[in-house]
Amino acid sequence: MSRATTRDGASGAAAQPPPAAQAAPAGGRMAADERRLQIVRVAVRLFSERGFRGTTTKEIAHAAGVSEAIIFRHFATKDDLYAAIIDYKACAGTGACPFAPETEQPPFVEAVRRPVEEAMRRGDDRAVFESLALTMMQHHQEDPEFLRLLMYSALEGHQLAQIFWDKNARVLYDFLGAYIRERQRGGAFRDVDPLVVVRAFAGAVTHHSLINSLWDRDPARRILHITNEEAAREFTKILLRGIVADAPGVKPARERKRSAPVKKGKKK
Amino acid sequence: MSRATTRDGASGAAAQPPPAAQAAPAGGRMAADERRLQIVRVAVRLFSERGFRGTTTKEIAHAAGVSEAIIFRHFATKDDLYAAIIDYKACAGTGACPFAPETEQPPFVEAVRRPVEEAMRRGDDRAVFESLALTMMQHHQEDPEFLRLLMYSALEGHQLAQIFWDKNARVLYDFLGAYIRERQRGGAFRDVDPLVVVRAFAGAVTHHSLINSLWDRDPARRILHITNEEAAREFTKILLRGIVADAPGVKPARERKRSAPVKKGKKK
DNA sequence: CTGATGTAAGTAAGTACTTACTTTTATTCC
DNA sequence: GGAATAAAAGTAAGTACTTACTTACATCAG
Repeated sequence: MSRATTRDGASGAAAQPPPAAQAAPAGGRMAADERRLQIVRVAVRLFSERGFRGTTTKEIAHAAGVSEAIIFRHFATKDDLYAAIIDYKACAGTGACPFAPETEQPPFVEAVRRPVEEAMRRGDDRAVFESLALTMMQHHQEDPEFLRLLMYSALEGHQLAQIFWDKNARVLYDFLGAYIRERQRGGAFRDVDPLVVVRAFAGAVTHHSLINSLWDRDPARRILHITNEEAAREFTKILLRGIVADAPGVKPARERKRSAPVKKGKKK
Repeated sequence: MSRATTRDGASGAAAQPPPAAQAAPAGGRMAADERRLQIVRVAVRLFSERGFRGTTTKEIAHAAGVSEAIIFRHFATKDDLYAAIIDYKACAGTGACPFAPETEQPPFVEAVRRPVEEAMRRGDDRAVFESLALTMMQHHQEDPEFLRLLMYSALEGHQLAQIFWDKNARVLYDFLGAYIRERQRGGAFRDVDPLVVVRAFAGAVTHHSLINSLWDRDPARRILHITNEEAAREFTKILLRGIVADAPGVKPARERKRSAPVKKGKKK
């Protein structure tokens, strides 16, 4: 394993030892910024896999293809590294990031925002919710680190959780809630607390992702086989029927008499 | 002699040293079963707070008011202790438990099941979903360890997660899904995949609990101030409107133009 | 040369788990 | 009843290893 000692003494020849087959090719010497960024990326992966407490600096160093001391040259403590991850995940792709090139994907809420705002402008409710759901689920699927990191940090009580929450969730509630409120004012949606609607919808979507990435990982054993597109469509259909205003003159559908007998014996 | 401990000289007198003021009153000597159970309870609390990896056997021992060696007398390894917790949480209250008196609350799905089945028998859809939601949320609120333990075990990849999943989630999907399917056959619900409905509803409810117990803990800062009862009622209202069959002869309510001001006296 | 990038080899404080021993308690035999 | 006894509940003080973090020293680019 590439192990370090490797005696470079073995002739200065470029014969690079295979670089540990890590995600990080790491090869040789790097500029500080590069190395720093690489370490952050590796750490994100490991923290998301095993949590902050569950990941050792040794593992991070090994996965990055450097010695442990390098980690501590770039980050004074393990907590510092975690803090750097916050910055990284919170600002990557926004251009405002001290490191992290723009090729990185934008943070959660920004990724979600664009298609949804476009649909809002058109007043297309179905598209608003469907694209929101779809973008969220795709994001979760493509970047499973995100959900795991989020859950770990919440459980471990790291402030990362709070920052994520304020930067992502609150923003979502604000701007989707505002849209719903507006549609209510326009008479399109019935009178429900918009925040309850957001919670119900975002809950269904997020929970779906969470289940697929944490519990029901094996697609073969999955309770619910469904593509992201189908899920987005169905969740949206249910929600929209659930919140559109009743057509004038038509009574609300609830409280119907149960014509259909529900036989009690049934399964068990 | 290591006797170290001192106090032998103190004659048989009961002069108990203050018992370390732990959550566990623990006081003095216990029968093996008692002690075992107490350790499990303490460990559940600590594991749910800091995860399996994040909790040391020393901490568990200290919190239980005994020395570390006692832990290892009752459980060969830390993993064994985790396994005991599985049994404990999976069977407490069912009577089938090797330890754990019946005073313990029943596991998740059993707690949820009773009121819901009763409502199913009456064919009262609203009560089915509302009591399901309410029971789930109350369970989450009263036993916050449950959710945390569940999340930690899923993230840490412990088999506890799989067992929980099979014993609770799958059962819920089966029996609520069956109910929905039956109501569809009776013409009460429209044609949606029942499992999608379960996921949407359970997702909204679970996510709500998860947020309240992990992120939005401070009620003052909470995005959504709402009692469990209100949440259950609102989620149910949205879902039911979303899945009831259209009244014959009435066109589906979706795709409406927004004209009607929504004021029709809201039901409630 | 100089300063940044790198490393091997520490250290002190944990970590899960053991060992060797003491104290309590329930049972037995008188 | 009450001593004798065996089993079980308890402990202090280890062991072997890992952890986050350091130190002293080498190497390379500009």
